[in-house]
Amino acid sequence: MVTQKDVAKKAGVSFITVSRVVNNEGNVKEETRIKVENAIKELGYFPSFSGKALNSGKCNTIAVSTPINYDVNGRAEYLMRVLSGIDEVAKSLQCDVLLSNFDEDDTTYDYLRPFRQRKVDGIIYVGLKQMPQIMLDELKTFRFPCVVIGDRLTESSLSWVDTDNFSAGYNSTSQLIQKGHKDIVFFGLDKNVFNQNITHREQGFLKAMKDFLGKDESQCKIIRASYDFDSISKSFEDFILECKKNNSLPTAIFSATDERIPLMLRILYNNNITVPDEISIVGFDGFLMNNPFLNFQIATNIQPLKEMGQTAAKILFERINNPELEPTSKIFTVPFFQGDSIKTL
Amino acid sequence: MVTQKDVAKKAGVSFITVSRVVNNEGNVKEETRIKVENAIKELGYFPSFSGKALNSGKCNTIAVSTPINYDVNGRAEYLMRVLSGIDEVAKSLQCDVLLSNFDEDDTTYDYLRPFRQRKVDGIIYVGLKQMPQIMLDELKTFRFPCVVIGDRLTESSLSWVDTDNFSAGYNSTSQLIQKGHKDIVFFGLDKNVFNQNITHREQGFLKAMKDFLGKDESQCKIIRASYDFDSISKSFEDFILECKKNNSLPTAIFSATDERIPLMLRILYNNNITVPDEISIVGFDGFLMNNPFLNFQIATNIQPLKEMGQTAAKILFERINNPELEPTSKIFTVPFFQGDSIKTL
DNA sequence: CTGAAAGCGCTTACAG
DNA sequence: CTGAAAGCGCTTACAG
Repeated sequence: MVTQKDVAKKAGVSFITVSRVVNNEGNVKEETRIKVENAIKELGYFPSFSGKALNSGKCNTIAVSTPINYDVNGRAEYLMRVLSGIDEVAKSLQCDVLLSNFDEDDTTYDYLRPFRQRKVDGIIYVGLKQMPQIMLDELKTFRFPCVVIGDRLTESSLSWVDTDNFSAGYNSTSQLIQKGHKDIVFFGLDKNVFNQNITHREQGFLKAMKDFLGKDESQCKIIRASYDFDSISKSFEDFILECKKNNSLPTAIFSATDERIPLMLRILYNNNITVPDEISIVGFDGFLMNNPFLNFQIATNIQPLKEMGQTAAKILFERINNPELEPTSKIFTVPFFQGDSIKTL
Repeated sequence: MVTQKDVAKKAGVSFITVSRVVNNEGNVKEETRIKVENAIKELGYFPSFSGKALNSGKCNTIAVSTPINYDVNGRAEYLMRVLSGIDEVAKSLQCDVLLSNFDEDDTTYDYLRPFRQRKVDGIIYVGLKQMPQIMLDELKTFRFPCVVIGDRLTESSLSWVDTDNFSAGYNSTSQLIQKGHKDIVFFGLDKNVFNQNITHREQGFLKAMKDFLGKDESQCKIIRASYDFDSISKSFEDFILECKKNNSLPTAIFSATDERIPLMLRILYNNNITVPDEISIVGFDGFLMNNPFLNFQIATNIQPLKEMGQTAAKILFERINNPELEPTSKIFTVPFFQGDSIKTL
């Protein structure tokens, strides 16, 4: 490996001067600089990162720590979009990204390990559920540079970036109501699979139903399913069958996530129910945009994932460069996308 | 930051003994070991990576270097699956993965930068097209530890992992022929968008047509399109229209990639052509498996992406641990998946 | 079984 | 404008 010493020898200067040239420090005679630069080129010298990291305490790398499985389609897509935003900012600051994946069910996993090892200057956590309390406490106590994406932390002692799920839920529902819909069903998550974001969407839905239609929670129909195919399929099929039996099909369905809409469409199709003529649909996430299998666009709420990644990275780097900085947070508005799946009644 | 010195002080030993305990070196009195371990726990000591890296020359990190855009769906999926295999192996060896993305059109980009900086011990390159010759030359000359995925290099001086596209193309075509198909069209790539893998699939197709049906290249129908929506759409639509005019619909189509099949299905549907009754379809990649929008499975060739990632990582780590090792390569068989999209004539 | 010395590649004061 | 010294956190011989 070529070191500053080798370059120094070749250029006939001390290695300190080489360091000066490499770091563009100035205070180097033009002639000397050229000599050194030539030696660097000839020898193909590249500054070693660990030497520098050791005495600067900075490693110009951040970790994206996530339990999101690379193999699962919808999830991986979420991660990749966030990552593309993070990567863009990191690159602009000449930083690298360590992608650190772990099994959420592994309770012994140390989320902060890469930081503890000083392999990274800070961490962006992209989770499905909340980080364990013990980690949150530690982050807080030791003021580790960390930004959480997609999980609004109640503690103001940590930085996070999230979307305004409540308003988006409220807004989507009022859009439906404005178009004449009154009989709207929310397709939410099973009570035992807690997800704060989806809960907020549901709360937004309920609030709009109350505000605009005067309906209490007890008067609102909510169906529920877990994340898996079978659960979604069973839950929605049962619901549709019941509706047909009672001749009580709602005019619109607000699905808590886009992920389950393909299945819903299949079930509706099998039951000869047309979208949006007989039933309108609104989703959430923006994962079905321009899907080649659809010849119309599903109305949805498009999460600004790339922007969230960018912002999280910016917050993190500011914090890294200024350890005194207090934690900050940012809530993103989720733009509503009209699509072709809502009928005006 | 807590260092070995701090631990040593607390435990009343020298920092060298601490190093011994941390690295499980043995030659430490049980009593001393316990004292040190307690001090480590109390202080929350974690070995710093850069100190270790500096004198071992190893950093326990590998880079996955790729021009694949995180935002583009089919591509990102390919990357993620490969990555999941790489990650699994890296994790088992207590290594981290640096995900290094770059713009393929940026000719000044230095693919090997993370390695030159000694930020990683080696690189796995996951590309769309071949690495620039200048990089290949450099890898060869300096014997950098690097494994290329998805690009069969002619130079035996580099390690790579690839799939046997020719055999898979040959095999798929013969499956069609065995089922009674004679009039088979290959939907390949525009001549100006060279992609070695897809070319091999096409060559496999041609060979099977020759071997089993005695058809020369000139007697085989091949349609072509680029990667983009418009090109695929126009090319396939024109073809179908022409077939209808001449009443010459083939009995089967072999699409070079699964990525374009959704569009093909849409166009066939619009033209009232049913799959597989009127036309059979075979794809390539395995990206449409269990797609919620399809109520049948498309026959395809499933690239073993995860396994490829695993193997690439294994090859890389072996090479890192033994620099004398000669480059190796592995060609994966692409299993054929029957699906429901082929009619027996 | 334990510790003092030297060094990995680099930078940060300090001296000249 | 340039260099000798000290040190970042660690490990690898070597001595005892």
